[in-house]
Amino acid sequence: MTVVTRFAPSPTGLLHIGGARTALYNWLFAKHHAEYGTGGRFLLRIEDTDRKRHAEDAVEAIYDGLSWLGLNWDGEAISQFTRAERHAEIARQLLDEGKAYHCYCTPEELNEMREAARAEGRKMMYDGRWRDRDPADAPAGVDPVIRLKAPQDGETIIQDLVQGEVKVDNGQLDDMILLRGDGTPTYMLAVVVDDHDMEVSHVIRGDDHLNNAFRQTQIYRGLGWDIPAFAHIPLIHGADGAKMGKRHGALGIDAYRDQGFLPEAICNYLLRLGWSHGDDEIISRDEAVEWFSLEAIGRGAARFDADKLTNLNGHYIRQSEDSRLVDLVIPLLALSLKGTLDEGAESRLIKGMAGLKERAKTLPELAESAEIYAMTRPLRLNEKADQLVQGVGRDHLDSLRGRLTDVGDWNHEALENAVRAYADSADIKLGKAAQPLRAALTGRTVSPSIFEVIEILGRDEVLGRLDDVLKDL
RNA sequence: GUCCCCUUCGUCUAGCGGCCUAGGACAUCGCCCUCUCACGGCGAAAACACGGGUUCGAUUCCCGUAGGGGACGCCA
Repeated sequence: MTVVTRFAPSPTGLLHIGGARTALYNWLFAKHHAEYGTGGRFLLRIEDTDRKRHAEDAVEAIYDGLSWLGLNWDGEAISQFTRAERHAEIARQLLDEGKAYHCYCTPEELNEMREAARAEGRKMMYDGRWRDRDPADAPAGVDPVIRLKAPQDGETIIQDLVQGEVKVDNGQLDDMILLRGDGTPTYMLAVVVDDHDMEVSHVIRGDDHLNNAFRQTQIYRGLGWDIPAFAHIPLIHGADGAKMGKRHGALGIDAYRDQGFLPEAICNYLLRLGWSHGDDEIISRDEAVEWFSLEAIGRGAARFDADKLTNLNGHYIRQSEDSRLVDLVIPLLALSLKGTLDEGAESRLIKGMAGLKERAKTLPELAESAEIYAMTRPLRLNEKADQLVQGVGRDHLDSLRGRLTDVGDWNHEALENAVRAYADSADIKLGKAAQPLRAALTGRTVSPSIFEVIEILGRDEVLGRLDDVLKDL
């Protein structure tokens, strides 16, 4: 039997971090079974039953976010809204079979029921007043809703692949609305019908849906359909332990992209947030597909930890192809340098990326450090760098300029030897010579190996930058 | 309020009755490497929420308590 999973976001906002993890787990589970089992498919369904809450750009954000993360879905994304007629048909079928009924309650009546329940400290639910009432009593001018005639005794049990066996007293569940007064389906009906029609075998979603699983189970039973396997994964909380709400870093996935995180870092982080494979931390996409299983998902909610994500991001940056990083960094440089990239910038970036990426944890950080290869002369030195080229620093630079001019083979070994020779002759530590050089050539006190920088910058640029500084003083 | 779920270092977690003087990772703090900063290496500090059981033996199983979270819409 082939495994079919689905990611079913509602297009109300953006694809946030929790949704991304849910999508990732669904994708991995399907892929795992496609490659190591008897087949697997990952589907995408937009839950836009309520047109009021449908936003086209939100749908685009979901597509973009999933694509960026590399979570491709099989076939076309399905819009739940387009299936409304099918949903209504099922509701009517249930009605005909006597498993559902018309309810003519007004919103006001429902509100009273809720208030009363609250006052008595009971769970707020519909009292079933139209369940067995004669349809002839129907008031005129009220469009009835269709409610499920849910079982009133016994209990409903679900076997959750993450949470284990979970049961609830049927007395705790009321007769839910299947079809609204205007004939449109509710979420509860739509998910069941769609999951069934799409042949979804495993429903993997946030455990805020755990309670819904009971009600959906009742609908499946009423219809006589097979119930899919459920796997309710714990929610992700903010760093302060509170729910990841709009106020708590529930940023869209695009915000993480803008902050300079790589998709593979985010996926690796999200994978480990709530799932584990022994002590493994760095897990490639292929390993994830091979190892992923529902049993290894933790049951407690996890807090989002930006530090760990950042650390992982640094790892993936170091591992990235230099050319990819150059492509990612150039637009950022164009922005920070206001469009004035030095003409040799790109080729220097390619040569220098290996040394640069070793030191960055995010793309903006990488771009900032890469400025040293893209800036046009004369450089503006920051405060600390400026201090280094004053006084004795300046004297060393003066001498160093001559030493560098004499270097024949312009490569970092030869350059380092020249500077070391100078330091020896001046009886100073290498750092006393290297730091002023770094300051003058990069405008800052931190950079990759200064000899590597000198080599990449090239003789003309180096002597030019040195002269800029020496002339200024 | 009612129902459901959860509970190992600050954080993510390993652990599926004895291998645990509880392991790893991030973060923190030392030291080393060193032209700066990173990387890397070595080391330190840091946890089984509490109380009862079950058992020869509980971090692991059961029951309470406390704490946290979620759900209670003609939203999804």
